Amino acid sequence: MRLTTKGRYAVTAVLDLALNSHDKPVNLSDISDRQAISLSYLEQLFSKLRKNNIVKSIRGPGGGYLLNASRDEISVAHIINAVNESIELSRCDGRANCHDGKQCLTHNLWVDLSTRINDFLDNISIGELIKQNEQQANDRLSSITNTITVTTSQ
Amino acid sequence: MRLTTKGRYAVTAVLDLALNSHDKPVNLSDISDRQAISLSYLEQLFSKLRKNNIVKSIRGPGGGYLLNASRDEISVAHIINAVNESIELSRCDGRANCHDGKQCLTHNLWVDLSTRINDFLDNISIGELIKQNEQQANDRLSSITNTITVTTSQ
DNA sequence: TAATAACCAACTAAAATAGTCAAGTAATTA
DNA sequence: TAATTACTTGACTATTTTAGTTGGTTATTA
Repeated sequence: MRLTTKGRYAVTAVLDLALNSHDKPVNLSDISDRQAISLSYLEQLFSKLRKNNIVKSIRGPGGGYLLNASRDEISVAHIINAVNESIELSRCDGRANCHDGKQCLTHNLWVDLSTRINDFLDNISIGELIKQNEQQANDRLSSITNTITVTTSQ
Repeated sequence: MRLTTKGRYAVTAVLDLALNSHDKPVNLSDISDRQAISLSYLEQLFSKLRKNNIVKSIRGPGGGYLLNASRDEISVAHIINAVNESIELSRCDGRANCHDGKQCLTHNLWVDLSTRINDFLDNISIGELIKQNEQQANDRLSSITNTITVTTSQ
């Protein structure tokens, strides 16, 4: 599990897609304009997202991309792993490269941690992210409304 | 919060330090040998770790590095943030670069996620990581022992 | 068939990662 | 105090990844 700007671009783009597709395909030019990510870089990212069944494509005029599952079924971990598809070889995989017990030990500790981070991000769906964000926006709004109410009632 | 091989090197090195320092300083050459990380790269990493008060150094013969706090007080997030010390500018910080409401929206969603990841890693101390790993090792050991017991009792 | 938008591949510039080298400084021990 | 050990610092380099560019092709729809 790696967490870099590349993953952030991908998560941002999928969030944009989820927010702007109302059951209609969203084309990459629009995402490119809204999120200020170059079209060709988006093409590279969406090629991987499509191969990993996170989005599906429709060609031709009026075409674009659609989520290939519900918002709640697409996890942040899924998106990030899709675009970072490199073999992510841990330096000591089982037997090779393992000079002594000590190296294996910290290697295992790192793998444990990596698994925990992956599990954590696998439990955050983009639907949940959006829902939580809307909730926070509502909270802020109602706290402003309350303030106004108190002020005017005095 | 970025999660790259650089951070992994740093966490691995601090774990090695925690495991091999029995209240005595550990020198970087030894960590370099055990973890197969180049000495000068370790020097760069530990320079940042020291400036962030994660480790302290003792010079001269028999010198090296010590943890600057207890195992349970040093979090994984702390280590990773120390070595990734770059300004990590988010593209749209508050007002600037924000073309329209949509960009701000996905930006906020990303910031939310980033905060959640940071909180998560801030709650994992290297002491906890090591303890959990020892526990798992014991579990595996006792399950083997149990198997042997069952087998021999038949 | 003309416009649109996905798909593809090779290439390049810039940045980050990983490592090297060399000349220091500080602390300890003999 | 001289020699040793080990950390400190900075400049430099190679490699990899990131991000973007160019120039196409294929499929679809109006």
